[in-house]
Amino acid sequence: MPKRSGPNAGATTREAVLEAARRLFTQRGYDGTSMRDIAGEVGLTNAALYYHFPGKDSILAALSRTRRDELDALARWAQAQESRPGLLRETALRWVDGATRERLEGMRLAQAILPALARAVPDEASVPGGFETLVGLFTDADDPVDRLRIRLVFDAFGCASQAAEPDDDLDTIIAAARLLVLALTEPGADRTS
Amino acid sequence: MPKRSGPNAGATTREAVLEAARRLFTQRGYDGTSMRDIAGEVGLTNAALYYHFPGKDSILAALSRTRRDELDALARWAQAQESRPGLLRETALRWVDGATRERLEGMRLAQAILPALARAVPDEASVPGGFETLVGLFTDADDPVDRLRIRLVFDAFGCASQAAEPDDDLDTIIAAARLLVLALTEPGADRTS
DNA sequence: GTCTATATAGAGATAGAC
DNA sequence: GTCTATCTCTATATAGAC
Repeated sequence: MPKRSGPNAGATTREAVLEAARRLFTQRGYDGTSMRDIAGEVGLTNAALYYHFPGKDSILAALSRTRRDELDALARWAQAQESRPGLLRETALRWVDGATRERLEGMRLAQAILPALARAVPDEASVPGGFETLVGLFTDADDPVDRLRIRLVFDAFGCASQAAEPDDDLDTIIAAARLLVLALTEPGADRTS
Repeated sequence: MPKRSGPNAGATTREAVLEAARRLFTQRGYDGTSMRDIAGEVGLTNAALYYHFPGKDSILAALSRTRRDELDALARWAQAQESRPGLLRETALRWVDGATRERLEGMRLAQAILPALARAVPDEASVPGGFETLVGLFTDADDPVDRLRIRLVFDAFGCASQAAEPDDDLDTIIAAARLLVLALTEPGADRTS
């Protein structure tokens, strides 16, 4: 067991690989990052990666699972609430305020590698797919603009992280995402919940 | 001169290549699309592409130039206006309402290939870089949250197009982007212009 | 302008020693 | 668990005929 020192102290090799892959995928894209790049980052050769993962796509799949699970949990929570005015805003703020550095990084990853993700992890692990359930709880199918508004509310953190400058910190992004949620769920506009 | 029929009637070979590349890059990503893929789409072999473009990256560069030019024009327009209340909203709506199918497709392209774009077209042709000038006109450097708010206002069309479902049409996306601009530039929040 | 054929490089992945 | 060595495939790009 190769215990590491530095920022990754206490991490298993597998975790170190995932962390390095996440960072490289975000910067250079999925196809722009080779197995050798990832291996070099954690001080291994590319062959060693195949002991921990069956292939490159399974590294991507492992990375995209976490946030999808969080989204599903949020959807279950919302479903368990009884319908009431302001529930949309409440649910969205729950998502925004619970944002962590990891989720921010996961968000950026998802944006950087969207086509590769669609190719390698067909649908169930994708973020747009994850929002589907939530959106369905708060709007009907017949008003596309309102439907898109709801999608924007839940995607507020993603929009803010995409529009942010590289040196904006997490708190700034959360604050801007809150602004966005509040602005888009003014009592007047919030017709369906 | 190989005049074509069908949807690309009247287009030069060069234009047909660009159109095919844009579509494929958006769907499969930059690295996920080979020169052979593009060539096949327009009924050529990959070698023929090198008569029209010096290399794959120059196809990408040509694709990303158009929208950057539009953004620069908008920035010049805003700069020529005298400062007045509501100018931010006015400028952003100008951008949103002028959206065309082409710009929507360009937006989707930019989102699909962000890392490849950063790699191949260093900075000046990138969209985030294009917003920089505009953002500077409407906010100071010392309030990061307000700065990000302004960025979101100008990125409203991009956010809406990203959050949209694949079958949402242009009008739906424009309408949602307008909602976003209006919500984020309420007279109360619009402190700097 | 477009073709066929090919040079060259790099990718993901596997075999087998240690 | 990790290494070295290598297989195989596919990519971009070029050379030269037509």
